[in-house]
Amino acid sequence: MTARAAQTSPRKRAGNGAARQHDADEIGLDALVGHAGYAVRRFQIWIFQDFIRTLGDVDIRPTQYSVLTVIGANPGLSQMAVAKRLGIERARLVHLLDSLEQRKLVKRVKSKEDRRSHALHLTAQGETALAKFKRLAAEHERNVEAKIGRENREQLLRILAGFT
Amino acid sequence: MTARAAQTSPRKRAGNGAARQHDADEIGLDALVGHAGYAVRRFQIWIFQDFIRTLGDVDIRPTQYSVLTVIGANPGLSQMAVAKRLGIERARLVHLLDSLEQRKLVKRVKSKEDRRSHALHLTAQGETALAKFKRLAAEHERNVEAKIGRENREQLLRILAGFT
DNA sequence: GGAAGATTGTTGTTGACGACAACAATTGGC
DNA sequence: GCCAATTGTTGTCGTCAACAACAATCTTCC
Repeated sequence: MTARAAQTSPRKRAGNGAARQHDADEIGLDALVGHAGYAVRRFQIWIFQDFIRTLGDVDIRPTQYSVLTVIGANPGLSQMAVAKRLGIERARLVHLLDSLEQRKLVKRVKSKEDRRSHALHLTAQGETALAKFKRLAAEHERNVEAKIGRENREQLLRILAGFT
Repeated sequence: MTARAAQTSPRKRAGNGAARQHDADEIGLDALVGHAGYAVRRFQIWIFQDFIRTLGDVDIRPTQYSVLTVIGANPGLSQMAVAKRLGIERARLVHLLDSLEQRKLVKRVKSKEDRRSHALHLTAQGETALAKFKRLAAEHERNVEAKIGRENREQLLRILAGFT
């Protein structure tokens, strides 16, 4: 509280040269408050941690989930197409797919039309697994709703719809 | 457009086994739409890239800026206090401060009260530099406003205020 | 038809970042 | 005074974005 009051003149070197104890949660952020990026970053960290925790039993991370979802909804896509759509580097997608293919969730099929590219498909096992992942992801989404409120979550989705 | 229509039954394997060309931006996201985490992640990437670009001339990244800001507003803090306040690992903060100290923006002063800890201060050079960084950060914030709109940015800050 | 340039998947490197574990120095509880 | 906790530091590991280079293949252009 005293710290919060003291910040009315944040530039000055606080007068008391001898250190005063800051009680950890009364440390001012000054200019950081009012920066959208800072709030978004902290929120994104929280939301990813909850996602990873909620899907911990099935060992699926957010990026893996996004890849599986896009392939499931658009079978036959090339790696480039998936990478572009999700904003992932194609170099990075290689490792992601290596992992998912080892786990028999995804298969790379040589494309007949363009022999450079691979057509991506879910395996049968991948289809049923994804269904389970989606149920868990929905549970995670309910956690988000519980954290920030139903109304706020919907406004958030509306505001950021352009980035999806 | 055709792809968007086809997604009304997204589960099915799209009928046409032979690959159909997806025109890159008509690829469906299926369950990803409606996930707050995905939108937030994409937005966070955009916002950080703009921050890094806008402060490219002074070579300051978002995390460095947050550290400088907190130290500037609360001189004399220990490394633990800064790390806790910003949600940074204290191990990570060591490297951040090494870099900032090399650039003569921050100094670590041995604390008299607790000889384990360091009191963190901006150098004179650091103070003037931070003032410049704040001007550039404000410019970045105006870019955010231009991207999502003034109203939406304010709602976003309000919704996520609890995470700062 | 064939050379030149672009695209696709792959491998590798770099650096920022979060998480975790261990350690020495120091502090504080008892 | 002794034992537990804290602080800064070092190190490792894994995720992730950004590049660069490469072989195979496709496309364009002459």
